[in-house]
Amino acid sequence: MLKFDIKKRDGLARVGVIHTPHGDIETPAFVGAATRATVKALTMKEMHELGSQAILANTYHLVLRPSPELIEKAGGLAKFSSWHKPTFTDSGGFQIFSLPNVKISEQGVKFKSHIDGRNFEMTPESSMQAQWQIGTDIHMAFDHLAKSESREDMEAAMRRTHQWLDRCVVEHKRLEKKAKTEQYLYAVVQGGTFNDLRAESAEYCASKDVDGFGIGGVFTADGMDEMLKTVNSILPENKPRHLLGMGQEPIDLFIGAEYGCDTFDCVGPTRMARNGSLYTLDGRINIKNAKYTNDFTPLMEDCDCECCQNYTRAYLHHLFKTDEITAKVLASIHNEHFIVHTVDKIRASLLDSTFKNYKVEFLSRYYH
RNA sequence: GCUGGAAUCGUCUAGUGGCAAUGACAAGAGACUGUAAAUCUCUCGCCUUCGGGCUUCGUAGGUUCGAGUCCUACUUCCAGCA
Repeated sequence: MLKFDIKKRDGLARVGVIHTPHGDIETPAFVGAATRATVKALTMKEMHELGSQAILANTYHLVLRPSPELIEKAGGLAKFSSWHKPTFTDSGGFQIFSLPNVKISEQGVKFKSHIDGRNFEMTPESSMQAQWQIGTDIHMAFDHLAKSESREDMEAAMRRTHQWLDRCVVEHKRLEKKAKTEQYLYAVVQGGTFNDLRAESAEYCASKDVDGFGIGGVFTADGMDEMLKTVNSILPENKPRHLLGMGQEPIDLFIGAEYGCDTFDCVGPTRMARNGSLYTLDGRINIKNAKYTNDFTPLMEDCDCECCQNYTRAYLHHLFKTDEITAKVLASIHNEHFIVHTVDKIRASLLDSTFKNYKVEFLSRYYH
């Protein structure tokens, strides 16, 4: 069983430590999105230095390339990628369901590789097997994503996710018995925007022998707080909860932490960075805008990342306008640092009971 | 000096009688949430009450209902020959 210690509680919010074979994660924490076993534009050393505690890779992408077998041969994701800290994998469900022409059945999902059209099939069992081979510390159950936001589709997706969860648990246990390493399984809560479905899903997941929970299919919207309140009031307190895919907008992190989520992952920070949209305490700015041509101030005051400590907005603007690779590197360092540290500060503020103030202060300035 | 060829939006470029005029780049702005995303979208002669109006394809004339496109002269550039 994955060890999770809670140090402090404040309503549904909690500060804790997830103990994994590759080290501890102080929570709440932002987990970097390393979809293809790399955080785009960044080296693992840079990720480490900017303060990242964990990364999340994607089973779908790694099944296509280079294959779970190869990563297993390399000694697992941590060794393969030289990230010697905790690792997560997403099951691949989310990606597969976003592909065209997927054939979904009780058994699993048939799809074509977006790279070369090869036929693949992924089932709850094969996702578990792949994640064990990839060798991450924490695996997500293979879930089913609704094809629309309608109640009918959401409910169908949730039921399928629950059926598949049972199979994921069985397969996980089977693989666990013959494994040399310890790896853990999170169930995934579905239910869309319907709180009764969310409650049902949370209850179902809570009843299973899993190590933690992913909360999937969440979008920023009014009602996210209510939804999380519903779900996290039901999920057992002593197991960690991961809010899947959320973290591009700081408000999501505040709400997520406030209502009991422990970890987050999101492609937003690095994608925004590559596209020139950079976080500051006063909101995101587009560094490519002409007004930064002569701005010789740091991207953000009071930021101790490598980018802000050494370079100006004018320089970043120049790197982006000339399409230099370094533009994306420095921007990614900053954005990833910004989000990681925002969550770090949320954790610190929960510990010293200043969360409410920090939240109001941060959000009122950020969203001016 | 002679003989050819060429001059089109910031740049390169399409266009051989119906054209505010092609494409790319540049420029300006926007989007992005479990990454088919170093991607995508919009604007890009001037004005507009969004119907349209006005002025444009080296310069000046001409032919034609109509000219970026045809003719003449001039200017500049390129190539070849002197």
